[in-house]
Amino acid sequence: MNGISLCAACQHRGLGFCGAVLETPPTDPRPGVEKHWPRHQLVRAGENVLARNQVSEDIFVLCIGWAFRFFQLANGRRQILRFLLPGDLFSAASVFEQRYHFSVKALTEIQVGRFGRAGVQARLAANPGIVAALARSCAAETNDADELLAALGQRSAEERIAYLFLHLMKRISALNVIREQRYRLPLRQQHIADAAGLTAVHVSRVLGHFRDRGVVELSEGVLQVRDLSELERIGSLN
Amino acid sequence: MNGISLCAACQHRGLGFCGAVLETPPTDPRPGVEKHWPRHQLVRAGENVLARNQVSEDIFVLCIGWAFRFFQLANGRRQILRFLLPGDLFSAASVFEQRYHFSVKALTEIQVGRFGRAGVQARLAANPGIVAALARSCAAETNDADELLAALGQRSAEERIAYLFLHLMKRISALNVIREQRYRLPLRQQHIADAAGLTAVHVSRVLGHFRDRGVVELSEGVLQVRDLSELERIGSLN
DNA sequence: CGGCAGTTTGATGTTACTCAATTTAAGTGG
DNA sequence: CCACTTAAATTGAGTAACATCAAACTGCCG
Repeated sequence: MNGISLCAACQHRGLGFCGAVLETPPTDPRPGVEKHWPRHQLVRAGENVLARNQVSEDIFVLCIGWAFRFFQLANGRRQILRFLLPGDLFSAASVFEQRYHFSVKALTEIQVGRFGRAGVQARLAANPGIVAALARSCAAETNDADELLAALGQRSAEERIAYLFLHLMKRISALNVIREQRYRLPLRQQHIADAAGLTAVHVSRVLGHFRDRGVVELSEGVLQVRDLSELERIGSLN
Repeated sequence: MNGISLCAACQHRGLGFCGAVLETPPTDPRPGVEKHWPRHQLVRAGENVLARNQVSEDIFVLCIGWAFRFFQLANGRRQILRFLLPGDLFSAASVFEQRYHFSVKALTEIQVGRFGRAGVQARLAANPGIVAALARSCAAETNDADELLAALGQRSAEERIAYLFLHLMKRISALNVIREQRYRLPLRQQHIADAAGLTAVHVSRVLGHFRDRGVVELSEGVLQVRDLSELERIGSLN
């Protein structure tokens, strides 16, 4: 396996088996999968991967790093629709739709895997694992979007931010082993604002309150949870 | 075809062919589909069809009438996540997930078609039409949810309500032939409030402004559009 | 040292919520 | 046809939450 660093992310979600970005494919791949290696692409933090309404023959999977999908509105504001974590499809619907209805921006430096749509569709029938992965992805997207809708529509600034933290903590925990009460969250306050439908100024104030009350603390990309049950009291949907 | 009234809704979206609720199945069904008739169920306006976290072996399709899926929150408020119109699957993910993550309530009297999940899954591989219908459904759900997220997160009360009207007008138009500038919208102001993340009182005020300014008028279940371009100026996402 | 991006803080403004009263419309039973 | 009831919509007054504007502060990097 020399010359190869595996892409654990793409591997474990069922779409296929990913090789490294910059390395050559393995000389001795496992039989049956050697034709399905995606192309990879490196994107720097802050750059756009995809623009709204863009047509692409590829299905995108985030392998390394964080990104988010969003709408840019005419009034200059933007809504972050979903944070993308390693292993996430940009969207389940993209397996069937060639037009992306959202934009995607890299939050950190990221590595993106690109599968040809035709190839994946061809493998769908024969490979129930892919279908299952897609179904999981679709269900997770819908569920998360619905929860965020409820948060934006019905809940206060504190509650939305607490919800957002809990949501991200849960998704991070599903990837890594949980590291006590510290989570790497590569977000600026502006990102929290754009996801929660608030201004960055107000996010700063709420985070200040959380810090003063010993609930959570976010600084230098690390979320430090001081009182989990309080955070859950504030942020859980019911 | 006597004794039978066809269910046009379920028919044209690709999941299968629906018979009537209360009538007997046809004595001479088209070959190859006779085993796929769903069971039907009549639900009165205001009644719940599904509860959050309910497990069901069935996939639900709305055949006649209006419904909505929603979250009931602990603080007594609710968020309407999506209005369901004739022909809509309750959710695309339900084809694979046996647990429903939302509640569904009938807005009018409705007729619901129920397909056994196992049967639909079995037909998936052989019938690309079903897969295509599912993919369309998934894409529409995701897209609509994302648009609503942007509306709730970034836009004013007027803009959200205008957006909601335009969104529903578009979906209604896709079903029926457009009937000039009048749309049947069986909504109370409370439903608009719950979908737009506002209070019913405030919805009443905004609708009053719309009426005074000659934009739109909603009364007795009919939306009368007086100035479409103004409504679009207010409510379109960009 | 200067510049820049991000955060914090204060003062003020606006939007939408809350509470409460009134009006309207649609039954229902006498 | 007329009380009476009930759900929905409207209106007003007061308030809370969040936005906006502007200034100061922090850490980082060239």
